[in-house]
Amino acid sequence: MGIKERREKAKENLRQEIFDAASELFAKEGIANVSMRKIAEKIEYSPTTIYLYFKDKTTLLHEICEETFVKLAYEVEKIKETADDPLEILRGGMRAYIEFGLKHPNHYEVVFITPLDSYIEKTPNFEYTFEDSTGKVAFEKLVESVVRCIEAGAIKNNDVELISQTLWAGMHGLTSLLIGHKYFPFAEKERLIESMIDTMIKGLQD
Amino acid sequence: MGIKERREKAKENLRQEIFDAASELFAKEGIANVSMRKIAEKIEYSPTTIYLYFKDKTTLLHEICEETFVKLAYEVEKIKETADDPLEILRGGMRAYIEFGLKHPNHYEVVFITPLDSYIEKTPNFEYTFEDSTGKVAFEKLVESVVRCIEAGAIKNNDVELISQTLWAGMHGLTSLLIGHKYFPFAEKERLIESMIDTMIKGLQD
DNA sequence: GTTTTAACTTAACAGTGTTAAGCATTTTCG
DNA sequence: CGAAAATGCTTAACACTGTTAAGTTAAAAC
Repeated sequence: MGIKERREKAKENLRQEIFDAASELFAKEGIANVSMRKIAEKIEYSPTTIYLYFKDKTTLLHEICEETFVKLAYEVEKIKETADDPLEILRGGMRAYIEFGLKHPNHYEVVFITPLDSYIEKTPNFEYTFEDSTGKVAFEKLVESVVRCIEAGAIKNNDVELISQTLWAGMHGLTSLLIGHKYFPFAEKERLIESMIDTMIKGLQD
Repeated sequence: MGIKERREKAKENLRQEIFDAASELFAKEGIANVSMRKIAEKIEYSPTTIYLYFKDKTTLLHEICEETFVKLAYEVEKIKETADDPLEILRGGMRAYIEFGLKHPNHYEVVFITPLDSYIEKTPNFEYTFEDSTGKVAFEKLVESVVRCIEAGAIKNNDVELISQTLWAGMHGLTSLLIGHKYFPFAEKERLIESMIDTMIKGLQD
């Protein structure tokens, strides 16, 4: 049945249109300046139409962010080819993470800065879980890098999860501060990134 | 003129009433569940009355947070008396910071997690600046501790601001992740705090 | 050609922060 | 004392927000 397919495709088209419009608006204006009505206006449909394709605003935003975070996972993966030294790869991955966050501040904000918990508690059927998110894929690549470093004896043989989470917290701390507190008199960005990576890596060596 | 004084006192009383009501509501329910109308209901005045005493919601919330952060500065200061070793004092200060954030998650969220920049850009006359906030006092105590460590040769003699900001980012990263992502399968809290502090301190040694 | 279904819209609900205008009550001053 | 001014608070409204229930229109199915 070709007709049914075409109709489904048309439906997918509108879904994609909504997605793209929201994505662009969101990347440009940030979460605070994106409303369902604005998205609707952009695609010239009524606001309620969006709900025929996306469960709610939060879900739509997270779907948009998922798409972006695929790139992070890709970029972290790509680092592996640039060096042989596992420690250098870990360094590169950390740098890629931080720079990714600074490059996509709005996406980073939604995924990692905005506390999800309050939303989860309110909407029991929220389908988003970290367990099957792209964020987890990226995180697993970090864990992998850590494992390689331990195997090579480059960092201390401690609890892998603990080390990975500590590294993540360090990276996230710098990224989120630089995104959210632009008016704080920070030291130069490049030096801060360098300092954070160096400090953490050195701190994890025997 | 005793009459004028009494009237000013009465006015201060209502201001304090509003402040206390908002403070309690905010600490209990979090920023997402505090509205001007809810505060008004609690003190049994009309919502607009609040605006006679506070410029807007953001200002009110920041004033509340300021009060709380005085305690952080105090607690970090107190650490100095518990040890002689400057490195131990720095450690204690870092621990105090993280635990303070976990103890007052809503306050921490408003001050450090929620990006202020978008608000600042929208309201040009926003009187809050980090420069004269209690947050800065607390931060300066961290810087002080770092200076002491450098003087004692306990950590490397590098740019103090850079080191302090790196430390802050590390502390903030862990604190904000633990506050905002309770559903992430983190390692045990105590171990994570220990790991973060140890890693950073060790990373800053020669 | 009638019925069913799909796609979309209109209207509305319940809430948000915030402001302008109005109403008493109290204080000030002629 | 009585008119004028100022204080303290409220009512009503604006301009938004996310979201849902009900209604409309057009295409597909039988």
